[in-house]
Amino acid sequence: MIDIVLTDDHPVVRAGVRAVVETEPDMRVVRECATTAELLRWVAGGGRADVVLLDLRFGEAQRGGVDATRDLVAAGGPPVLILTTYDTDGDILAAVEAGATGYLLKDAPTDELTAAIRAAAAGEPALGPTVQRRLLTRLRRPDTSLTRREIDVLRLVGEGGSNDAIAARLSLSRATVKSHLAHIYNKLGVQSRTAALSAARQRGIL
Amino acid sequence: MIDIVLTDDHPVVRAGVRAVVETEPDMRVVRECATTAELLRWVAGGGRADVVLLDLRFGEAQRGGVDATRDLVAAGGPPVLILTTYDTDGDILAAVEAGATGYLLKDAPTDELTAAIRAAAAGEPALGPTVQRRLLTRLRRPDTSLTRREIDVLRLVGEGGSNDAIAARLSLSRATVKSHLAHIYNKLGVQSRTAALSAARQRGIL
DNA sequence: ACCGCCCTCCACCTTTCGGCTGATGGGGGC
DNA sequence: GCCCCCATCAGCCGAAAGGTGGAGGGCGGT
Repeated sequence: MIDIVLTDDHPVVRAGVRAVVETEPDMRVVRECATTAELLRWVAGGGRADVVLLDLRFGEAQRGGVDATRDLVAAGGPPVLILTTYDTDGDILAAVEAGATGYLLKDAPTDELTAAIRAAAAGEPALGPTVQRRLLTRLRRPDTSLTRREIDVLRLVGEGGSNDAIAARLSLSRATVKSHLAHIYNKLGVQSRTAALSAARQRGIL
Repeated sequence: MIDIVLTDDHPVVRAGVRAVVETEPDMRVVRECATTAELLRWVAGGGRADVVLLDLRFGEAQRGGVDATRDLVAAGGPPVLILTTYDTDGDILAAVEAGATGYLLKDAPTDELTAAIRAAAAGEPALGPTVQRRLLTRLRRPDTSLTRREIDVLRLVGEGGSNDAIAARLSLSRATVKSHLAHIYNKLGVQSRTAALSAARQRGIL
């Protein structure tokens, strides 16, 4: 019997996963949590399970699921299977780097979900088809990656800052900001800040 | 008995809503659809229901739910209750303008969902609390709204186009594009195209 | 008929941005 | 030890964008 902890801030999704799981004879939901804090408390309090089903974003908290995953893995908890609607490169990579065993999108058919749960419970990786495709295309084009500093700059560009403003915010000279931007333009194959933003968003950076 | 048609591309969400609905004695799901096309075919083929539960976005199609709502309302179909994860001004307004009877977020508790279904089935408006708050704040600040043309321009700015490129794409003179942008900056209280993009995204335009 | 809003366009000027060609120092790999 | 990448900075130039101050036509409301 596979014991599952279900953590999602959407009651409807929790009910859905529970309904799907209950049609399988070899798995059951032993606990539902609406927040990552509740999940972590439950685990810390001695809760045991074979797999944690976890959403990535909770309300306004964009990285709640990633942080919780890191905590669970660090504490030697059960394998984590991410179940979310977001399929950008950044989300997927962040989850995998945090130690997630699997990554599934909410639009996956139910048999894919149960298969992923069985795989995750056995400690095997369980990546949805869409997720696998994204990872592969990223591997085929590794030059898209920006350095930490470049991402810092690009993020501030996305908030509407001028080169001067960005320089001030990062305690740099304007020349350095321009230099970073020039590198960004080169890597993304564009020639303006707005085009860079567009390209970066399209590729899941930011 | 309230007959419900359930339209969502997420199998898990469909299972969840079905599970919630089946705990209520006075309502039932008479049909599940994974796409708006399937829903429209079913209705055109004589399918009858008291309320349509509809997601807004289907896969890559951003406005699938809005278009379907328009079609259903135009055809005199059953009231439409939007059930979605997206809570930006633009999404909500588009749905309401298309004729949706209600708008609920997927993170709503289950009793809110059943209450909204009953209201929608009776033809009464059914807006979730978060949605109501958004509409009120928008009413308090109506000056945030951009004209059609301004949104056209801003969208192309978001794709990284220069003023010249935008002018060419919209068959305008560069002066007109600059004029639209000047108005946009004024309305949003910014002074650069990237800052305008940032502000527009934050307020759910685009 | 008038007013207001939207869309279109023009000219002039200042600021900013992007392209180019550099330079320096630190860290990691071979 | 050497080389490459990253991060930092500089100056110069042309192009683009933003600010100002207009103008005219269309359309809807009062």
